[in-house]
Order: sequence, then C-alpha cells, then structure tokens
Amino acid sequence: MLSYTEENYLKAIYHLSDSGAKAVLTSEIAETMNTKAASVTDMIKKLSNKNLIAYEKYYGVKITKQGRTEALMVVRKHRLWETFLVQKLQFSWDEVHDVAEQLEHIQSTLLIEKLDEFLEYPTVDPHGHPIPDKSGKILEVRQIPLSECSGRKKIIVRSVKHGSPSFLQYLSKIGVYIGAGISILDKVEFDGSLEIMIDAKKKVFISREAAQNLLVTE
Amino acid sequence: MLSYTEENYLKAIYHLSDSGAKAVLTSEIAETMNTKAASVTDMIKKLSNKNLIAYEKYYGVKITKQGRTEALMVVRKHRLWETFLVQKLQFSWDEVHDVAEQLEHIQSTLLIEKLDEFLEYPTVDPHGHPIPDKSGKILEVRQIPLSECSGRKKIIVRSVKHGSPSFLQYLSKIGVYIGAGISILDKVEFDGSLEIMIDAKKKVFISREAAQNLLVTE
DNA sequence: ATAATTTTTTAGACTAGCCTAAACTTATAT
DNA sequence: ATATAAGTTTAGGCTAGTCTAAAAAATTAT
Repeated sequence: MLSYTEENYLKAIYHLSDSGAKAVLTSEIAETMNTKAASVTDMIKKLSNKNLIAYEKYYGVKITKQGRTEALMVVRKHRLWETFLVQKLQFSWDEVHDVAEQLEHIQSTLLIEKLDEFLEYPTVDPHGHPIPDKSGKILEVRQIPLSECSGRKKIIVRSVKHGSPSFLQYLSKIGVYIGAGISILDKVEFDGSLEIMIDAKKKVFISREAAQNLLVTE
Repeated sequence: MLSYTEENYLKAIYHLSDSGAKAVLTSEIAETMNTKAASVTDMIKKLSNKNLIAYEKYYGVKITKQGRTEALMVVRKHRLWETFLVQKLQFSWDEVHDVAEQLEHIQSTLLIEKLDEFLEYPTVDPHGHPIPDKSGKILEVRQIPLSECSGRKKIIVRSVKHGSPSFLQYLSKIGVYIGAGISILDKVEFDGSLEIMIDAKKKVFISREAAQNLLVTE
C-alpha cells in the first residue's frame, strides 16, 4: 500500500507525463510538488523499487503499467470526490480542489464503489475531466482548445485545461460552463482574442490565453 | 493546526476521560492507541505545550477547555461522516468505523458545515452517539444500560456503549436497532440474561454482557 | 572541443512519530 | 517500614520525508 506522499508523487508524475506517455524530469516533479530536487530523487528511488516507475539516472522517469494503474485510482478518487462536493454538497467548481486533494487518499475500496454508485457513475468531473472507471478505463473524447477553432460551427465547452480557482471564477462570471454552447463571432488577428456568443444569448470577449485553456468539441 | 496523530491522541484522551471529566493515565492511552508508554509520554509533552492537556508527571493528564473543544470537533466530524456513510452510501452500521477514522481528519470547515446541512443536521450518529454541533454543544440524553432496567415499562434502545462490528452485527441479526421498542419479559437471576420482546413482535434472549452494552431510555 | 552553465545526485542533517532498554517514581505487600 | 512490583519517564536510536551544500553528469555556448 502506498503512503500519502507516494500517492501524491505518483499522481504528479502521471499528470506530467501526459497520462504516462512521456518521460518526466526530476526538476519538473520538484516544481509541481513544491519540493527540492534532492527530495524528488529520494522518492523516485522508492517508487522505482516498487516498480511503479522506471528510473534511469539523469534521464528522468517513466511511469510503468502498474504505476499508471495506481495513479489512475488516485485520479478516480479525486474526481469522484470533486463531483460529490459539487453535485451533493453544493460546492462551486472553484472550491473543490484542495478538499479533494485530501479526500483522494482515503483508503477504502468499498467507499469509492458506493460513492460512484451514489453519484450514478459519472464519466466527467465538474471541470470536464474524465473519471476513470474502477478498472482504470477512461472515456476519451477528443477535445481542442477554443483558440484553435476556426469556423462558425456550433461549439460545445467540454473542459478546462488548467482549473485554477481564479480562471474558474472568471468563467462563472462571464457565463461559461461545462456543456455551454458557443459560437465564434470574431477573432482578432493581432492578439488572438475572441468575441464569442454563449448559449445564443450572451456576447463576451475573451483573451487568447483564456481560449487556449478552454477545451471544446466542434 | 493539529497533525493527524495529535488529533488521534487528543480524541483518545477525550474519550478515556469521560468527555474531559477525569484524569487519564499514560498506560490507558498507550493501550487504546496501540503504542508504547514511551511514545505516549512524548506526545503528551507536545499536546501539553499546546495547552490542549494539563500534564503532571506520573499523575496522568487532564484535557483542557481548549483541548476538549478540539477533540469535540474531531468527534463531530467522525460522527457526521458515519451518518453520511450509513444514510447516503448505504453502509451498514458495522462497516463505518474504520473509514470514518480516516475521514475525520479532513481539514475543511466548509466541508463539515455543508455535510451537516446535507444530512439535515443530525443529532445522533448510526450508533446512537450524540453529534456535537459546530460550537461543540452536545445534546445529552440520560441513558441507562438495559441490564439495569427493572419493570415492565416501555423501553427504547438509544445507543450502544461499545460499537464493535461483531456486536453490531449480532444486534442486526436479532432485530435490535437504534430506536427499537423493547419490553423485558423475564430476567434470569443466575446469569443476568434477559428475555426481551422487540417491537412487540419478536422474542429473544440476550446475555447480561449484551444488555450492559445496550443503552436505553425507559 | 573545451569551458561555462544547468541539472541531478549524493552526503549529511533535521523533525515527527515510533521503538527498546534503563532509570526513576509511585503503589503494593509483607 | 521496607522490599518488591508496577507504571512512567528518559536516553538513545530508527524510518519517512524533508532540507542544504557539495560533487557529478549533462547540456549549452563559445
């Protein structure tokens, strides 16, 4: 069984590696974990000894199949709890992250299965991120940043790339939510900002930065 | 802020001291925490420095007002989570303890207030134990062990003194639950066992030990 | 191609929480 | 009243996870 800290490192490595695809550097891990490189090296050795990551000195780490499965279970718990907090306890989507960071470490298979059932087996969390099922399977939906949409087609907001509280609060303020229908009215070449229509009734301008952080389907 | 371990020690001291009334010995704490006396002494010093307990060498500890308040918040969280697990996630009352032991340490005032509201401000947990409100107030109801009931009056089951899984499972099997109506049909002088009628429809025999562990109102 | 810079690892130290063994204090029994 | 037993504290050591500083490796720049 993994410790609280081991779970956090493994989850960070999983996210940094694009769900396990690529290798991750010590410095990247140190950055996202708010620790020093020396601490990361220590933990890397531990996780490597447990066969959760493959470690080659000075070249970074790659997550193993077993490590990916473990990481996915933590992600599953995190996202189920976020869903619970929003849907049942009326948290807003910008308030849930820190609490879910704690709840994701509760050890009880029964609890997670019952929570999943209680929430009626949700497939995405409040930020539009997919929730792995109990076998670790993820329902992948191809999404692109709003900034890369061209035409005048009907666009649906699917998720946020990075869900910082301030970005989420901003989205709420301008009326953007997961599932919202959007059309692009105008694109400013100069700075990449967009004028969009939300739900066929509200016009707003958003920056390129915001548009890059909003993932949509056309 | 208290650590996970500090919270656990403080809660144990609170329970062992009859809600703060009496002094608690090092050895008692070591026993319930499954640690050694030397470890307890270390922790006692920490909690004492934080003014959560009053410590006199070789004489044991007494919980302070501040310590009692902190302990009550942990108890509150534990019992709210147990209530959630039973009422919302369909856990049975013998399955909730270990999970609640973990959940009680989640740090978020907002979470607990929202959970309390979601559960509609319950006053007792699934084992009949009172849930402190957010200011730490407890609704005390005078209860006596079933073993001390005399007459033929109408008795209501209010709580279990010690809720071990096996005792709880036994109660479920014979049809006893919190709120059940009971009458005493016969008392065996020899061993203190009782023949009781549950909900005016089911006759069972229970041992003195079981009757001592069931708290009721007449 | 070598020097300078950056990144990573190692070495050694710190804290929280735990332990065992020994010393000390209090309680018990004669 | 004193010897023995029981309980508590101190001393010193362990592990997980963190750190800083120094050494080593890899990368970048000239």
